[in-house]
Amino acid sequence: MKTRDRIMLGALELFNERGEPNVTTNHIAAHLSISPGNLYYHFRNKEQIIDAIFDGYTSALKNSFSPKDRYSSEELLAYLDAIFLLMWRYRFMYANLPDILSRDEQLQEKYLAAQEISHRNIMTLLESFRESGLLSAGVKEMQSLANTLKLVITSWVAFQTVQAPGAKITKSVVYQGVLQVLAVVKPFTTGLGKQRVMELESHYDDHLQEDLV
Amino acid sequence: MKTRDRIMLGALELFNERGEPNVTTNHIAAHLSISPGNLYYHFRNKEQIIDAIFDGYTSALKNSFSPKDRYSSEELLAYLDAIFLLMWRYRFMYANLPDILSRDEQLQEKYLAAQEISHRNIMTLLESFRESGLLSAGVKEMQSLANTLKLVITSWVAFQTVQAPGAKITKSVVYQGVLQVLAVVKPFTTGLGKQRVMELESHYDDHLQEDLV
Amino acid sequence: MKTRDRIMLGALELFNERGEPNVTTNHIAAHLSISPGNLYYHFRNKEQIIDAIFDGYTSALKNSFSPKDRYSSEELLAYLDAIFLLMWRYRFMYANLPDILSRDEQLQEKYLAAQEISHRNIMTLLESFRESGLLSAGVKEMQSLANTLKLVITSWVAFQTVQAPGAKITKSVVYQGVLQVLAVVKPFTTGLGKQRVMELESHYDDHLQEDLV
Amino acid sequence: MKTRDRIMLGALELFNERGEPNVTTNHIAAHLSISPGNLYYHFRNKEQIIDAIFDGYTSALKNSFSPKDRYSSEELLAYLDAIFLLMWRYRFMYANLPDILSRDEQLQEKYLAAQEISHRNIMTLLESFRESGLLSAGVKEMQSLANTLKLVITSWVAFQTVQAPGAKITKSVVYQGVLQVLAVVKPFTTGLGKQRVMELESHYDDHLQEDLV
DNA sequence: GATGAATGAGGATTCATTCAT
DNA sequence: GATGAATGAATCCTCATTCAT
Repeated sequence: MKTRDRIMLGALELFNERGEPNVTTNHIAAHLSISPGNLYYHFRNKEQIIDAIFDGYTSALKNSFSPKDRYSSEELLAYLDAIFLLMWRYRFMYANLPDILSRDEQLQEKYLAAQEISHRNIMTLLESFRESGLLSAGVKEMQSLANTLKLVITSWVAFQTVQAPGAKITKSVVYQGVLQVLAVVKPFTTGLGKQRVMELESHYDDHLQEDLV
Repeated sequence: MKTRDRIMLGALELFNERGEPNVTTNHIAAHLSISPGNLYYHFRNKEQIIDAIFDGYTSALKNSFSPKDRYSSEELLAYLDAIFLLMWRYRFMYANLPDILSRDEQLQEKYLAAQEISHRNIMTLLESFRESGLLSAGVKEMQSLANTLKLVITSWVAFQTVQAPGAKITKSVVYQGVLQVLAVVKPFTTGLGKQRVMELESHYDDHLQEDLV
Repeated sequence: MKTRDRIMLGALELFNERGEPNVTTNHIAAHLSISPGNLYYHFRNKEQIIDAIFDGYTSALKNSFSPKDRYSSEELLAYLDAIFLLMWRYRFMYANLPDILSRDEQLQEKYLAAQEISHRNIMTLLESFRESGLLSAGVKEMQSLANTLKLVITSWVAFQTVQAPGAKITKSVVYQGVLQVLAVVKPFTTGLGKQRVMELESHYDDHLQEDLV
Repeated sequence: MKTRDRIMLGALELFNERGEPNVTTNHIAAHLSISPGNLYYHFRNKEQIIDAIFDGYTSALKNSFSPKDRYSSEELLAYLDAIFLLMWRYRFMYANLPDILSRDEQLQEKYLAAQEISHRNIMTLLESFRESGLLSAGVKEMQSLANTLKLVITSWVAFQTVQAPGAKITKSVVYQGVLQVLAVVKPFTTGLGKQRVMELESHYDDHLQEDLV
């Protein structure tokens, strides 16, 4: 693997583990057994490392989450899993978002762009559900449902981190997040939709014990 | 005002404005035109200042938000306002929660205790709504509704801060938060409840332009 | 007791316990439950407190240790005890002497004057021993014997403190100091003197177990 | 010279000159015209600098002072010189020993280990003297002689520093220390030993005027 | 005599970043 | 590409001392 990529990965790892403010550039270098000078050869500064990590997040968002027209139950399941796993992989960001963004105007803009994408993705998805007769809601309701979903998705991991201090977060926590999302959507589902939701729910209930690798 | 209180207020002000990690004890002292020594005369360290501020938050939570049995529309309105204003006054915390808590074990515990209170308050409130026939939901639904509400309430301010970077947050943002809460509750309301919600909604829609003092 | 005296005693206590550099004027005040302002009402500064304590030491040296012409075994015993107890009571000084004196010229002079007294006392004592036929030594030998004794006496307590870190110093340590002094003197004793020394030695050997109050 | 070594030497110099408590890490850095950051690049903290200096002292003790079986007068002379010069080079330690050790548990242990070495060295030396018929003393006498010697050697420099305040310490002071040691040993010498001692004494008497480089 | 809030210079230490090699 | 020594501003905090009451 290229040094540049190793730095991004190592930094991400440490940021998630200890929180970005507690990870110095020297920590990162030491963690990878490279020199600080080398780190700064590949990145102008710490900000840029975070920026690059964020780009990884954004492109994952773009590539893996552009919603399709139609989802089988299995696909939907995988989709929801993937979203929460994404949040989990970049959880350090959501632990400090206002602070990180306030330091870096460029990132702030990137973040807003990413938000747009997320919002569109969610809306498209909801729309497609409505069209397939799974969901029944007015325009305004759809909007605020989308907002609530964004809130739940982005806050879930940080929120959980804070609830159970030292505890290693397990897959079960991520799954609970999915269940929370389902619970938010449920009141707006049609009979058919409700069935689909319940299928998903029972699936996750079954896997609530598993640990996160 | 006592110096100790001035420190707490000044610190809160700066924390909210610039983010806790960007505010040094010397900044606080300078902001109040007192010496750093004086600041440390009243507080052992920065942690203790945050702790004291948090205690203010907790006691507000305890004193002003123990829910009553029955609410008139006006009361409910005031109640929701007050909650979001509380979040707004202590928004610095929610901007960095995982980081702040990880540094201070004692605070972590206090936080969990405060969470308990919040959760109980919300549950009591929802329960009373159900009993007055405003809400209709099963036990599990009530639980996850409560969770969503907690999430929306605690994340809203931070979330909004991040959406609109430099922009001063206005009362309208807080009001939008209330509307978001109402939207989350709405699907679970009875006909009577739905009416109440719509009254509230129209009230907030009217005030959405106002600025925050 | 007068506040001024309480301060001196409290300070002495803390100095001995924790070492002078680790005791702040606020510690002393808190220890006595008085205000720092009050402490500074009675003493211009920390230096002056040390000075005053030192005066206590000097006057003890002057009053209780001006040697008499003739000593019974019991008296000699009491005398030696008293000297080492004096060292013990003011042990904080000897733990940091060069540093303490370098900060305070006036004290430095007082110290030299006290040294003079000690030296004279020791010489007078040795002289009287020689005259009573207990000791046999030339002038030069007496001088260097006196020097060695001063060294042993003043260094003993500090030296022991350092040997056994946390250990509370007991009377036995002080007694060992006396035995060390006797061992230094012994080679210069006459037959008669040797007998006296051995009497004293056996006395201290018997009490080596006791603890210091 | 390596920066790390320059720091150790510069610190040693300043510690000896002004006393360890009066020398800040910034003083040391300024004295060497390096940045404080650089100093902390090489040492984690002030304690570690002292530790490293102490290691130098210990290794000198180990390497240069393991006693041989037999000493010519010249060798003995050089040996005694060297010991006092060692004390002189690390005199800052003995000026504050209890305080320095109480702050640093690890150093305390190192110190006790070093003490052991010193004690063994002295005992071996005395033993060899006895075997060559220079010394005549019983087991108990040897023990307390060794103790007195340790006391005299370790206290001498500090003791002298305190006697003559501002005065630069000269070689003569160190030589007087050697003479003091000789005076302590003398009463236990045989005729042959006494001769050896007197040779040494006259040697040092001749050099008492010289200044220390 | 006594209080206790207030001062401010100074201390140890950190860390993003640079730069000669 | 890489090293690692070096920088220096900034951080949190201490403590002898002062002063209004």
